[in-house]
Amino acid sequence: MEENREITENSRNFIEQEIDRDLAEGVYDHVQTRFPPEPNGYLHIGHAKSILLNYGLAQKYGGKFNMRFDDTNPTKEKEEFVQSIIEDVRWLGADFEDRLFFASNYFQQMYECAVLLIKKGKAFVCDLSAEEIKEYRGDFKTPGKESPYRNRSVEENLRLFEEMKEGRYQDGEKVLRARIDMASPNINMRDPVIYRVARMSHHNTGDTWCIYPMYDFAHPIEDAIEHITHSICTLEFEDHRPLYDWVVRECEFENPPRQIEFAKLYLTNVVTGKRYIKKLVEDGIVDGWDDPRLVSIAALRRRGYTPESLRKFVELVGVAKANSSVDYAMLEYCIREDLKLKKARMMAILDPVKLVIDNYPEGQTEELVIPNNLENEELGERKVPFGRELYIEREDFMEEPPRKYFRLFPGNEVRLMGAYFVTCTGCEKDEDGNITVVHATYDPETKSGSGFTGRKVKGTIHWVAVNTAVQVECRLYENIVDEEKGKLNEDGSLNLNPNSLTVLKECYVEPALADVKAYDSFQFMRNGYFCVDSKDSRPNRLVFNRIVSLKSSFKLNK
RNA sequence: UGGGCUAUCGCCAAAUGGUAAGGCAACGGACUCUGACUCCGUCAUUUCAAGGUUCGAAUCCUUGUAGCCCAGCCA
Repeated sequence: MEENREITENSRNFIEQEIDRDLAEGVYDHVQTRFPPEPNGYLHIGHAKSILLNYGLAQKYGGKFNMRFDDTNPTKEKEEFVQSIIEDVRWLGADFEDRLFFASNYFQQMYECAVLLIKKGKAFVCDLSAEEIKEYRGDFKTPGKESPYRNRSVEENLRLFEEMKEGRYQDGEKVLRARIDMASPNINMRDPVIYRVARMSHHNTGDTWCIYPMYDFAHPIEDAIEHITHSICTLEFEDHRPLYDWVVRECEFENPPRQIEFAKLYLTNVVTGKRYIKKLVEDGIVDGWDDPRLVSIAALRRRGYTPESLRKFVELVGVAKANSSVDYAMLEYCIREDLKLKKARMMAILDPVKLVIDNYPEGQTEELVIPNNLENEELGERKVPFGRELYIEREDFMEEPPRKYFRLFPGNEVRLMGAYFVTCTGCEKDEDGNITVVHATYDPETKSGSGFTGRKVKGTIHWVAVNTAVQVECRLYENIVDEEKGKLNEDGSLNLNPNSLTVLKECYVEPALADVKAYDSFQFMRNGYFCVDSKDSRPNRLVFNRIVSLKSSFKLNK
């Protein structure tokens, strides 16, 4: 936390510098931001950047942060998405209090703005078809041609626009256009369409309207109505800024908002972008919008990412205008960082092999007390049953160890975490040569906490007692896109990783984990961070999703 | 192709004419009841390139180069 504060105090990102200047020059006397998604899909990690950026700025400057749905196109929007978006924004901790708005609630004001523009001779009703408008628009090197309807009288425009509103025309028959400059080098300024007819029911306004404003016209008005000061959006809208400014000026708003653009977040190894996530969902390649292999907010939550970890991530990533792609490892670092002092470190065996302690009395059991997290005493301790037969990780025993292998091999002594020193005496194998049981003897004097200092061991391994172990199913997730950059192929297809999901059925965990809550997360020694999956949990069969592996500097394959 | 924007370590990213922060990753080493964590150390004589201005340039000027965005009645 401290180092973060240093970063934010010592240097300001470019948006903060702009705001500082606006405040210093008296352009604004407050700061008001907003997050304005269109409800046409689930939010992903990229949106988290925008949400937290806008919310953070409001916080930092003692201003307000609004939640607003930019629902001006009834053909694409659904109520389902409204709910999921609200849930995700709240979960992230971006508090919009009671300021939940819908652009569709401003339709009347937008209509009045359009009428004002018509009266000022700044807008006209155009009868050209979509194709014709496209033709007349020209292209990058050719200036556009003016529409033959461009010089209709104010009275005629007013009458026609009123008729559009009354539903006298079919979709596409007429549009309202801003009257700006068909020769502008900025194509957005070539008499853009600002209202279209769409005889369709809207998720919020129902059948009240059959004309709907376009983004370029609606957005600045929405911002102005809410007294937004800084309208923060992504880079692709830079070319729209002149139009944004034109709209707020011509509609005569006082203290108009100002648009500032920043670079979107891209992450290596994953697909961001609603379009592609949507395709994965629709093609059934993933289970849904919250499939843990995705980076939607819902997926990250289900996988065990905390709001704190995402806030930290966004803060570390920073804000700039250069397109960039952040290393996925940074995201993983943030969740490790958040969880390591906050969550218990438990024992789980993902790939079990039996360890029998031959000199431990048959039938005897005992309860050992083990601290939940050595670095954080507040997390307390728990009781873990111990016995003669244990499960240990298959990779923690090798009959013929490589150099520098500190774990179990014949003749070697290791510590069982929280329990005793054991010395390996050998193993049993089946007819195929697979190891079925490992044998060892223990030294009662070496019990954990007894203060024994007679000798030291190089290795410590984790274990679970056979007779009290709880069987669980573990799912190990890789990113859905392979390491090949997380980018699309040239033909637009995705580099899917066929091993993105591994399901381990025979895993064992400590009994303490039998009654964990949904979405709770844990550190499993040497097995990384796991989260309980609420979706698939059933009374006698827990499902754990792996969040991220621990770093390990010892590679068995070397 | 006209317009807009961007370029600083493998990846993010500061530096606002005064002599290249920080984080991630990586690599050494110490510590360790897990090889994790923690701790210590290493990691840009150079900022896309080439010229120029200046006592001094990542920052200013010139000319290039590369990448991204724009020709929806999507947002």
